[in-house]
Amino acid sequence: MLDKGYEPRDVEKKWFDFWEKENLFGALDESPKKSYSIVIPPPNVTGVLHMGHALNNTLQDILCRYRRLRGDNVLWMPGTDHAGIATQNVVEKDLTAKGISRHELGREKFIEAVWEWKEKSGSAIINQLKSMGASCDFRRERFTMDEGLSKAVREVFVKLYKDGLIYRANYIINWCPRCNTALADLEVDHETSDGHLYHIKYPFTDDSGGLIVATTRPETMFGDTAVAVHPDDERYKNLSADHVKLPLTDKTIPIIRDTYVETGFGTGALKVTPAHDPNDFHIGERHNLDSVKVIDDNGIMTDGAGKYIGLDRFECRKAAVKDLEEQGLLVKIEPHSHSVGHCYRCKTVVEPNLSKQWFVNVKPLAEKAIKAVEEGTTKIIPDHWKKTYFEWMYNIKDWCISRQIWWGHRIPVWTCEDCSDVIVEVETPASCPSCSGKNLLQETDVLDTWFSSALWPFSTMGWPEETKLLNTFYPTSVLVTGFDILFFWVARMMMMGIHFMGEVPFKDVYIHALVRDEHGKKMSKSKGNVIDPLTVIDSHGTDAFRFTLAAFAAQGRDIKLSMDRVEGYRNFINKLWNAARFSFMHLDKEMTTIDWDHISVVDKWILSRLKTVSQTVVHTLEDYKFNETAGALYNFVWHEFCDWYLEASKPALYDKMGEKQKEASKSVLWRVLHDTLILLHPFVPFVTEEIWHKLPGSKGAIMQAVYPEDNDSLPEITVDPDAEATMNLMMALISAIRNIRGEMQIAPSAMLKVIVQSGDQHIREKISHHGNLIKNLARLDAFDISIPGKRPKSSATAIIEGAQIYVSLEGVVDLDKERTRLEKEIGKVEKELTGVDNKLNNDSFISKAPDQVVLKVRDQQKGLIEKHDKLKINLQKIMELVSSSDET
RNA sequence: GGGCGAAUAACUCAGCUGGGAGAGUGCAACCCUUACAAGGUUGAAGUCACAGGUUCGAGCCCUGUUUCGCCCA
Repeated sequence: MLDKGYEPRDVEKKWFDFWEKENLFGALDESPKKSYSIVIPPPNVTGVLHMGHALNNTLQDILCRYRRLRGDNVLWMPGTDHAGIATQNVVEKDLTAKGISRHELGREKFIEAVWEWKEKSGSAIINQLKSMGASCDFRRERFTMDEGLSKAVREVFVKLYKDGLIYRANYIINWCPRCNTALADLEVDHETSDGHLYHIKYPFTDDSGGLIVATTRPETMFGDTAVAVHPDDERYKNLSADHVKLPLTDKTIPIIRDTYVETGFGTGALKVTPAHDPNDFHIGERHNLDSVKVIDDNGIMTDGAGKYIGLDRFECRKAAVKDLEEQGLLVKIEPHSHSVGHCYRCKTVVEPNLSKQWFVNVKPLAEKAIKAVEEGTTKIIPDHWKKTYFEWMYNIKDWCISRQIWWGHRIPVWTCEDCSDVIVEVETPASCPSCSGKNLLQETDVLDTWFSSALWPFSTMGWPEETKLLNTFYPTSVLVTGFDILFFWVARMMMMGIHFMGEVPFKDVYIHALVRDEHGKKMSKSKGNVIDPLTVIDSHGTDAFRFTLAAFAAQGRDIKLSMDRVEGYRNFINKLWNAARFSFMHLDKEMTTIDWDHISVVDKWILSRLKTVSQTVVHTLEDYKFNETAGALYNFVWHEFCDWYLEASKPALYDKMGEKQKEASKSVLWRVLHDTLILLHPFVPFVTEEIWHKLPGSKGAIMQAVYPEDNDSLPEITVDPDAEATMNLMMALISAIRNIRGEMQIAPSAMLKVIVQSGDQHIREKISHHGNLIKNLARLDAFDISIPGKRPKSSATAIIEGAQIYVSLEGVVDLDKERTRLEKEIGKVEKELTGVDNKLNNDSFISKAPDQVVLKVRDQQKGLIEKHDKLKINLQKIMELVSSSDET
């Protein structure tokens, strides 16, 4: 006998250890079975499990477990990425706490320290995935800094370089003065902030006036090498001056004309700082302007800023503004809200900076990646994300891949100190191929972490070796991820996969929602609204949590997670548990055959419903409609299996219907529980595994079971419309009686007497055949079915399709209540009837609506009129009784 | 500024190619009925954001408006 309530804690660890020990997550390098593969979106090695991971991995796990049950050879490849900047920051912080700086330690020692940190703390997130029940092939776990993956990175770099798709250039890039590295455009978060627009006068060289420029960043003025106006701007068309003095310096700079200038912004005169603004940089290129760097890599003013040297860039802004004001050159300051770039890792304000960096020319790669999605070789689901993908791909800019940090893949480029030759090779060269010199200096920069993540679908499978694994599992079946890394990762994997493997990296990309708090706010530490998945697991169990996530995962909608819902699904797990507990009171052996001759209509009905839900699971899951699958299973288990089937089959199971029917019902119960567990397993792996092992006759782990739809060794179940129709009639009848009981406030313990009348012989036969079912579920001590005739004197009535129900009220209830109840019912019917009548009185509806629709509405009308008339008669009878009882 | 999405019961959300508004939670009433009070039975509750339009018929399609969220610049 199972415990009264389900206790996840006792169960979860046991089964996870068992699965791993038995290697049930293991993929075969080669197999005659169909291949199914997913590569995990590698979490940062510094990461801890958050809601996004929980959702992402639950969905992947559902797919993988489902495909295993369908008999596929499944590879779910786990791993982490080395998160260059983030990890370096974490380790650097540790060191700072000990009073050591990274630079004191030196590059090699520092990298050793990072590896040490990784060995110690880097597996945290993988262990947390295990607590989610993730069935990854953990023996194959990969890390982007692994030897094999690093080799892949070098191969790719060298190949792209030799293909002319990687180049080095002096270019304006985003620089984080805190992390001390370049960032890709994507790694900059733009936030709108309230700043100021400073109007500054740049005097003409002859002091005959000047140009007023408007800027949000006065501290960059020392790097100005021109002032630009629009060539068509009437205000400046007839300027005699061609130079202005640069305030606070002794420089003069030219006035240039460029159509980039927005005449409506500020004064229409733009200070041009090519070294510290991307747009100005391009203007500078067009006009051959000098670029003067006035802010260094730490955000400190350089000697280019004259006396402001050594000031922090924001301090310098204050100082410069003050000085301008004193000199009467500050015309005005306006409040101005504008977008400011921040480092996505540390939130420091990014400094656009001129710098020599490595870039990937992505346009040629993007073209093929666009085509693959256009042609449907890779499908993006839900479909509307395609637009976003295309939008970005069509406007793609070159990708800055070099980072001035230490933790990462060092760029495989060497310079010969003797002959200045540049060597780009996979293997570290021993000497210069041109001059045989031994003095080779390796490039100090490392590559963007996303550069290695872009190779993930094939580098994890052993590329550049031609492995069996690649052969079996590439391209992968689906990528499951959030939209926040659509550009960072998905798009780049597409480009690299196509370029290096000649095939797309995945057939489907399923983009899921973001998990938010119950008010729809993004969870963040600073808001303090973070729900820790481990807390949820701890309080309600992994299965309940997983089921909640799946039930919420409607396509194209964010998930607002509330603990109330998790609690609801925890109750669902408990319900399942207790249904099993009840079943095991009656099941003592495996029952793989069904005695079709002795099963009841209830048995037939539940088998039919089982077949339907099983098909629904297949269809919805294969369309990634996780919420629909979860909903269908929930409804089946709770409202069909538990509410109706188990209740209805009790008499048979408690041996009140004879031995044959008892055995037949037991076999159906066994089968339904058996199949239901399998259907549920991908969603709630732990509880189903636990129950499975207690199910008489079950073999091995449920993980290894055969899916109901594929199991030839069990009798075939089909949808049975007759059984469903009969049960629908029974359920309607029983519900109608229960409704009377409820509304009339008759105690559940009171046994009722009921008479049903029907003019339809089939209905009479059906009802009379299942009298015991009705008596049992509606709690009746007397039940009779007859043709319409004399109605019982004092009774409450209900009308269902094809039959009238009379519940004897003698000694049970007062008639006033019944009168109110009937009046309410009549009101409802009349309202519906008006709607239907209006339609049918409309000529254009009759002539233009499809025949079947008109027919349906006519049927409705007929039914409603019948119901209405009967209710009216019943009401009249009650009124008579009321008045007669008043008299006495 | 450009783009995407959302608005349906008190709350959180489903709702398919247009054809009788649904679920879960919460609420109310009655119940410890031999799996489950983490339960059972029953019930109340919606101007489908607003305004137009198309249609015999609109939560759904079209146009506009409002509010909110997100992405990109």
